Amino acid sequence: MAEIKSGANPLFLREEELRQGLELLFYAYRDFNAEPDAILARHKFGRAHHRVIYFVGRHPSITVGRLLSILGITKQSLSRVLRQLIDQGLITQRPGPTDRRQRLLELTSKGIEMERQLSEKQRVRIARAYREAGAEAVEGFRKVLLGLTRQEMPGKFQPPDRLDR
Amino acid sequence: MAEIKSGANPLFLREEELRQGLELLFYAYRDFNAEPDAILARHKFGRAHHRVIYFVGRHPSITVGRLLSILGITKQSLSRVLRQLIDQGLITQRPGPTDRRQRLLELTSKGIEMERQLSEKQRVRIARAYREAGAEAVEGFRKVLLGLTRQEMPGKFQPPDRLDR
DNA sequence: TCATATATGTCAACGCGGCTGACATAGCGT
DNA sequence: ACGCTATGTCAGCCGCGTTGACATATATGA
Repeated sequence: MAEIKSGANPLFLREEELRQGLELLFYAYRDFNAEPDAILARHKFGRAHHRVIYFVGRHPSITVGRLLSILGITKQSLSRVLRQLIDQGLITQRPGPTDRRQRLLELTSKGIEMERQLSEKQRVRIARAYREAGAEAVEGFRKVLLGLTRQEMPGKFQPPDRLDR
Repeated sequence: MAEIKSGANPLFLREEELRQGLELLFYAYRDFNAEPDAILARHKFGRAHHRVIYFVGRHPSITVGRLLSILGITKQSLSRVLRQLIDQGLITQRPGPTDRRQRLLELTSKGIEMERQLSEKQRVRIARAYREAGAEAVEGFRKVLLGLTRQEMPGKFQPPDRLDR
């Protein structure tokens, strides 16, 4: 990386621009999760529970395996929070109709209520940001975020896709 | 929350749009940190180290207190990783010139090198996303992210700002 | 039908990085 | 001289990732 040359150095400007993006993402993500965190804490839950609740709500009848690959964690990690959510009556399991090894996950009404409380804060926040920024900005927001998500060089550094993940 | 009504329900569309934003942010943040995580792991470091290195690099001669408030963690948490970074020779401390209680933090050349390695991956990723999305989209991206960061109702639910944070 | 593969669960142990609480020390400012 | 501030440190707790090993039920193909 070149030294930071004084004055109007286009490389410097570019660097600055990128760093801004970096930080913006950091702060936004942090603040974005602050409110749900507070609610979760009151129920003795954490972010992991939030994510599970969210994705089960979003994809009713999702299988454990599919949920695992969405979350990108190991089954042991998922198991812990899932167990708690089931025990507390927020999520139910039922065997898959065609493949009975599968456990299809659903939110109970209690789970739905929790999901609503949690994501409401975030939806309000996003809605406000969208409204203030305008439709065109929203389009840009989505485009850039999409570009940030992994679509790496296929195969190159891909880990060998462990069985339990 | 109303049932999902079939067909062209504007509420449903809006809801869907917001959820997309939610998820986009989740995936982007996750993938965005994947590469640095791998590098860090090789050095027995974690994300916490990354953040410290990053912000010290970004704000040379930053004080511990300022760093704490940027990171939004407790001094005990910071202390742990900061100690490691100092012991490994990535960061140095020196007393503040006017207020000698302060410890001003700097990256060593080794720290600078590490910072470069870590953020390079992310800069490349952001740069690519920016390039692909176009300048206008970048503007929108920034606008929305800025809107997402905290500027809550002042005083309302503000926690009493503990001393050690 | 039998063997193997798959979907899921569970036990145990470990590591990182948050947290609280308590206490210590050096230096600043009145 | 005193109290406030900046920082450090010790001890313990917890959430939530990880690996490794093993168990069970079911599906599926030779």
